[in-house]
Amino acid sequence: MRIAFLGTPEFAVPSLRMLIAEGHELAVFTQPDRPKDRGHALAMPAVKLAALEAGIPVYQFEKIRLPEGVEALAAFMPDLVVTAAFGQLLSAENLAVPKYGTVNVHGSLLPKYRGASPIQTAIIEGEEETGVTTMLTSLGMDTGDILLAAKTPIGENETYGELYSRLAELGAELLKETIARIETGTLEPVPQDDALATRCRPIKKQDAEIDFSLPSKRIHDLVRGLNPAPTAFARLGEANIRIHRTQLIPQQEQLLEKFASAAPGECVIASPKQGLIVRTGDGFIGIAELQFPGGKRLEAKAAMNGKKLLGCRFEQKQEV
RNA sequence: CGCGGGGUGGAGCAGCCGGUAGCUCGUCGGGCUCAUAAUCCGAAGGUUGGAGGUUCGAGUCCUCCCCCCGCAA
Repeated sequence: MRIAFLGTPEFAVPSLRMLIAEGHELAVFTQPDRPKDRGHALAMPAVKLAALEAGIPVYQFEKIRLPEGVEALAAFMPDLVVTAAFGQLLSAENLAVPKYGTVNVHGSLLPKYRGASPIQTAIIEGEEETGVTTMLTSLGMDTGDILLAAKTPIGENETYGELYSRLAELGAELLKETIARIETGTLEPVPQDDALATRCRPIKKQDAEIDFSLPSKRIHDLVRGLNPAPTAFARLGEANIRIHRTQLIPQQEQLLEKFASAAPGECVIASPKQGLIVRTGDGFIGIAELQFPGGKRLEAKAAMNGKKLLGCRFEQKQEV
């Protein structure tokens, strides 16, 4: 098939690679190169790198829904358009181009977690299961009819980054099956049940601040849902301490007895041998990996060699 | 040339107004112990990111370079 692939970050790469391996005739549309990190170097989207590697033509538009983009898409005369974490809205003109329609690969079990951050949000919300869904793209935000879905459990300590990779792979497999069944005409699009739909918004900086007055589990879910990026943090005086990994503590009886009066956010244990343990709303949580301003990420035990945090208390989160 | 922080024994840090480097952990040896992640005694280990400069003398001041980190995007 002639397939136009619209995608941008790593999440879309396994799907693109799959399409390449399947021998489809491809054109890639992705976001423009953007200035990244310090300095001013332009960085190519992951999908562009993968496409160039395979010698596939790449088109980059600020907005593919504008006439220039629509024209370029139409000029390729695709049978099918596939989108995966593209990051741009499509117009009715875009959707009218391919005869088999436009298929999107989404990182959640729709209709749950429509929107920009389905993978992070599923973890942060404490979900024990998630998955990927392929759907027909419509003009709404992830509201199109569902084609296929694949479920997967979320590990207790699984991070956003880990789940992201797994879902990207799972998405590629599901897309493969989806396309095969489109070709054979054995798919029946099922409308989403809007009553069950939930929406997730892009993660904002304030979402990443830890509120130690919450239960330990909620904090743990937030931290792993934001790892490796944008990373949860807590304020200690003027400094923002980034918290990369936390650890739930099974037996808390002794701690409770000893530090019952500690306030949420207080470091009740902070030593090179025992690591860092902080009081939370319903108990205690271990900080396994953290990062001070200007420094690299560190195992908490290593960090405790030079910093004396015992008795220090993380600031109360300021509600905005 | 977007803004800022930092590079000191294996790790994390200290070192004020310049006088050849200190702490915690780890490592190694030994003690205690049924045993130990616990504890005690002792030891090894650093051309202080690199190159110049100022100085009687620089980790500490100046210049340039390299690398790391955060913000912004």
